[in-house]
Amino acid sequence: MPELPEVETTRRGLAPLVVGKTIAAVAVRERRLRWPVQSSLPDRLQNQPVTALSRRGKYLLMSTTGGTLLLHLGMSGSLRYLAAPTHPSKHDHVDLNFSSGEVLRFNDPRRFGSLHFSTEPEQHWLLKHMGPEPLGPDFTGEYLWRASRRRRVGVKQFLMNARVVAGVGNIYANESLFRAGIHPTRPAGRISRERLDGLVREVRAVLKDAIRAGGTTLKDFVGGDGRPGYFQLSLDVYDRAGESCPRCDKPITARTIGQRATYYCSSCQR
DNA sequence: CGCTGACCCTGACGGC
DNA sequence: TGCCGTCAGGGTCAGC
Repeated sequence: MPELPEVETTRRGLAPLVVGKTIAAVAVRERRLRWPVQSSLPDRLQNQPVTALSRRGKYLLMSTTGGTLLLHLGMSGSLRYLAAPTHPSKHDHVDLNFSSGEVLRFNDPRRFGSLHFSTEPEQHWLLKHMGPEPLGPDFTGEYLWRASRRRRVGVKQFLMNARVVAGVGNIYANESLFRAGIHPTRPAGRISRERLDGLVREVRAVLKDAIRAGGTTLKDFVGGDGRPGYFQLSLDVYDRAGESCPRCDKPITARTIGQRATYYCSSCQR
């Protein structure tokens, strides 16, 4: 569900609500997430004031005076901010209880999400080898060109590798390759510098467009403010198998590449 | 080292 | 209506 624009939407919605508040207690009802939740995590966060809410790739980083909570939403995770605590329902795995009485609740049916505590988040094993931020200054055509030489893997899988660039997920990999006119299975190392410049431009543009639209709501994504995104209305190829290409009118192709649903126009993308 | 496929888990949906 | 197979936006890891 959540890719970078959805995580960023969540971050922007929640930041004004949690920064400056103090975590009174953490309730972990289900430890079996993507990685088992450290049993020390509640103690490490208890009584800590939240100083910032930031993002690295698809990870949310909640900074406190005593350390940082790394939170990943996985495929089905979501955060809801409750002014008044309600009885937790199914898949409500973790609550951050603030001293103000408000609650930040983590719900995740598939349990692919995760929570970690770290005093040095940038050095944490989950973040340490992560590539540049796609919206940051280090993600350039020059960088992508250097990183891709001699790589035979298809450019879509290459783009979705977090070591190459952080947080480009399936929807936006499909969309940016369409916009750039590049076929998803083309070997990454056999794309010209000029075309990689274009790809970088389109990755950035599609992510920015999606953030501006409040993310993509395919099923049930809502941001920190509880509102859905509407970027799904702007998707050119994702989930549009058989529909006509917005540029050439030929039908959109759907196939599985590397276990992920892939959509493209075989005429416009080469 | 690079790449492929298996795997983690629940829920929704379509076909019969 | 119910059962069953398939698929889903995440990521890591073993093994070749």
